[in-house]
Amino acid sequence: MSRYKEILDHIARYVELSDSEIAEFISILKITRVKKRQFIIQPGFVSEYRNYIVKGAVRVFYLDDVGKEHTVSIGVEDWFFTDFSSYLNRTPAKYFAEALEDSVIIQMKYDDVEELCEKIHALSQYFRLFIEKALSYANERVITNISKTSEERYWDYVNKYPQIANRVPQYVLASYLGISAESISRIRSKS
Amino acid sequence: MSRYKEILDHIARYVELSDSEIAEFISILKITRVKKRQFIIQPGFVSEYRNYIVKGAVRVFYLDDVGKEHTVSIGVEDWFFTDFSSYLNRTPAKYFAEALEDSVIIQMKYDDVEELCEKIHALSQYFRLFIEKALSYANERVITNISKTSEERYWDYVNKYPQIANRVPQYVLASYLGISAESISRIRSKS
DNA sequence: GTGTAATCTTGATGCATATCAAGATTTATG
DNA sequence: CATAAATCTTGATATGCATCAAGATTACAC
Repeated sequence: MSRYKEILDHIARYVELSDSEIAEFISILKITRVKKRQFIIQPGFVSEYRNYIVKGAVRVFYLDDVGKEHTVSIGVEDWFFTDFSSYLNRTPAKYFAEALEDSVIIQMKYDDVEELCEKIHALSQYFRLFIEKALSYANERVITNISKTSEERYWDYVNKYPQIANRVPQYVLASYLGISAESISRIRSKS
Repeated sequence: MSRYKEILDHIARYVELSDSEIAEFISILKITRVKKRQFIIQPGFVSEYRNYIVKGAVRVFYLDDVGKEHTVSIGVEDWFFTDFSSYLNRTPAKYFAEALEDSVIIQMKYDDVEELCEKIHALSQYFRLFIEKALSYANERVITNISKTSEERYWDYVNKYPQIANRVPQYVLASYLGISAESISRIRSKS
């Protein structure tokens, strides 16, 4: 069974591709299945792919020098993830990407994406439009992190993404929000 | 005197535009001069433009409910700024953009940019490539904010952007880094 | 199902950094 | 250059949240 439908539907929300463009695009895609707890990106290795989540959940995280995890992103269906800096500059990754569930992802290589974006205007547009949104989210997150208390950040997230909050372990959410796992537990017990 | 050279040079670092494309692009640009402390974006008004800084420095900041400022971005020459969420969705801005120096900016309207990106493949590519970088920076910043101490964040910034650190008031840098102005002062006095 | 690993909880303690306050210094302006 | 405005400094105090520790659940594998 093909799993391209999801990503093609996603693209169709932004731009229209012709049948031949779709065929070309599909030709650069690679479907990969990963088991829960499996790493898709690891520090030291170049993050070769832009990864689209068809099914499942993946988190990208950074392991600091004292061994603490800091979650960069939590992605579920229809999200892209990669170590962007590694992917764009072909330098060794600094982050891990770990499957939080058994997942199906679609992978596309940097060179293939760039080549196709050169060729297919609509595809370039798709990535641009999607990434502009992602940037807008990233900005919001920065502000939330520096302007709100732990408790506010926690409840804001739970209200905004209730399905995700239920789906991922609490310590992952904690490390995404920049709160200790213990504090999250205390925040929850208050309500 | 024309101030288009800067932005055209910037674009040329990413893609190549033909003379007619350049002409078309220039036709949607508007040069604006702003005085120090002047607001370019204000909450409640839609941020109509994508703004490119030709000369000067601009910060985007959020004023929270207790009257504290939180700086979203500090931009100097060759940076874009806007309230992205407002600009993309044509909703009232939540942020201020304030000139930190007398500045020259180039403004382009959302509709004009989108229309031209539809038409000119290379221009769409330019924005995509540039924004991918911005997203990668934004991710780094999130991680830095949640994984490092105030002191580390301060010195990291000063080492990474020494010119900017010298150019903007310390309380702006403080609110960008999520540190109180007093703490920044103490951090500096230690060295 | 039983055992082991993963995750979450609860309490005690400490510290980094915010806040408040007030003065010093630097920068702008007529 | 004089005055005001803006910015930065320094000290005293308070507190939110991390950290450490250890036990309680829940999930998972054989």
